[in-house]
Formats: sequence, C-alpha cells, structure tokens
Amino acid sequence: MPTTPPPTASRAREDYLEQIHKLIEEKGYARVVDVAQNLGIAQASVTNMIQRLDADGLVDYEKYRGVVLTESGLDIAKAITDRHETLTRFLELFGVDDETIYDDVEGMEHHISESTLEAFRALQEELERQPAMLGRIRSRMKARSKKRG
Amino acid sequence: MPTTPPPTASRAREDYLEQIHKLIEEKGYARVVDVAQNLGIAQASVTNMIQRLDADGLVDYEKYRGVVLTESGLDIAKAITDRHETLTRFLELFGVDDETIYDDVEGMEHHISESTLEAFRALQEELERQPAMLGRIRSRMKARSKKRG
DNA sequence: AACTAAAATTAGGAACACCTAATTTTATTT
DNA sequence: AAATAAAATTAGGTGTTCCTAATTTTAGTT
Repeated sequence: MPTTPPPTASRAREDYLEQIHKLIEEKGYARVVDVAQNLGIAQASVTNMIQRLDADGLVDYEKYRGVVLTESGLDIAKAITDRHETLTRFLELFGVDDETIYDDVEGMEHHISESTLEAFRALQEELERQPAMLGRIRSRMKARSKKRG
Repeated sequence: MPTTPPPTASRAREDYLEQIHKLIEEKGYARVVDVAQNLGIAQASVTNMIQRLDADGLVDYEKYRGVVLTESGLDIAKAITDRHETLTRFLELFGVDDETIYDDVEGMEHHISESTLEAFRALQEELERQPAMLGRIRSRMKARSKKRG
C-alpha cells in the first residue's frame, strides 16, 4: 500500500499550525488573540495568515468564529510538535539552559530530517542508560567553555 | 577585557557570506556567477544582495569588480562555516546519508546556539572514543526505522 | 436592551528575498 | 582591433510575512 506523502508548509505556516494545535489541545479552542500573543505577532497578521491557511486547506475557518485544523493541517501540526518534543528532550540531557533550548528548538524543528531525528532519539535512549557517559560529556562541555571564557 | 558581541545577519545573508568566504578560500576570489551557481539563485539576485551586504558594511563591493569580506562580514562567515563543519562532522557519525546531512546542516546552522554546538562537539569526541556505544546507537536507529517502514 | 470592552477583521503599506528580461561592462577569441 | 561570449547590472515585478490604524463584530456588564 502506498503511503501518503507528508504535506509540507513554510516555516511561518508550521509555527501557526503548531500553535493552533497546542491551544486546541490545552483549552479546547484556538482564538486569534491567543495565537497572536503566543507567537508575538499582531492580531491582524494572525487573521491574515489563518485566511491563507484556510485557502490552502490546512484549517477550516469561519469569520469571527474559531479555527479548527483540517486533516492535513493536523498532520503538519503533529509532525512539528513531535519534532519539537524530541529536540527539547534531547537538548535537556546536556544541561543547556531552558531559554536557549527553546530558541534552538524553534529554529531547528523546521529544518531537521526524520533520519537525524532518529539519531537523536536513539542517542537519547542510549545516554539515559549510560549516565557515566553523559557525565563525561557534560564535563567535556564545561572544560571547553572554560577554555574560551 | 570585554569581548566583541558577534554580529548577526538574516539567514539569507549568512548563506551569501558563507558562500563568498568559501569561494575566496578556494579560488582566491568570489564572482557573482559562482555565488549564484552554488546557491542556486539568479545572478541578478546575487548582485542585488551583494549591494545590500555592502550597504550593511559586511562586504566591500565595487561595480563589476570582485567582492571582499569586511571584518564583520568575515566574522559572520567564519562563525557559520564553523557551525557548518561541526554539524556535518557530528551527523556523519550516525550514518545519515550525505544529501540529508547537507540539507539538515543548511537548515540548522543558522539557528543553533553555541551551547548546543558545544554539546555536539563534546558528544562527538566522546563517541569517537566509544565505538561500541556508537554501534549500539546505530542499531537502535535501524530498529526504529524498521519498525515504521 | 443599551453600553462598553474585547476580539476579530479590513485596508493599506513595508521589508525581504527572490524572479525574468533587457542592457551594459568585461573578457576572450579570431 | 573587432566581434563574440560571458559576466554583471539595472529595471520592473512577485510572493511571503509582517505592521499600524480604522472598522466591525461579538461578549460581557449594568
């Protein structure tokens, strides 16, 4: 049986879909004002983007009413959320501070392949079973960063 | 002594600077036509961007003559090249195929923090000393990808 | 039900990074 | 040196994603 090709979207679209998905999961609905707030973007821009996402078949949208994800919109949102969580968990292993993790993940989640993600997942599992090794890696990081200041 | 804050540039600007740097290293000079070729972009677009880079003080440019990097342009180019190489070497450990590595690196290099980069470097050093562990990770990856098809 | 505050939308515009087509400059060949 | 080929530039556009200001709709209050 042929597998459905995964739908794609620009970085900005992915951010919106991820955010809409997150809000629906958390509160049961997604309002323009909250999407705007969370993405740090003007409400008008959000309305505009949601209209384009609707035109592209990624959300169902009715003026002044809420937004829901279509099937392909949901696919993209889930994929990006999955990447987000995988990357966050992985970076957390190394004691990188939370804000930096957040920024890195936000940047990386739109660009990383499934293969590389698999490498990170495997690495994470293995490192969780080898705390001694993780300790050595962390020391190495400290040594390195001290060397530069 | 206070360290100079690293200059920043948009993703596209970073790509141009990296490419210009690479060409200068390799051939001694950077022509518009080669930058265009390597980035897969029209020559006219390259001319246009180089003019903006010049206006921003990142390159020195004279019409119909070559381009050279200014000090801040060179700083950015070096930083991005360093990220590029670090990420490439790191991903190569896991047997991800070359084209995928190239794409991932191209995406990630513009977004990753120095802390996370340090983690990758430390991880790489340690994994090179622990081939058994690297083997386990690779098996884990294979098992995972088989599980999905 | 009328009023007000909050949310959403429309209208108009800007910056960025790309494009093609046409022109100009530079380099190469005869 | 003239002709031709290659490279670089200009001119005019396009799509994406953002903005502010003004307006409309919805929700909450008295």
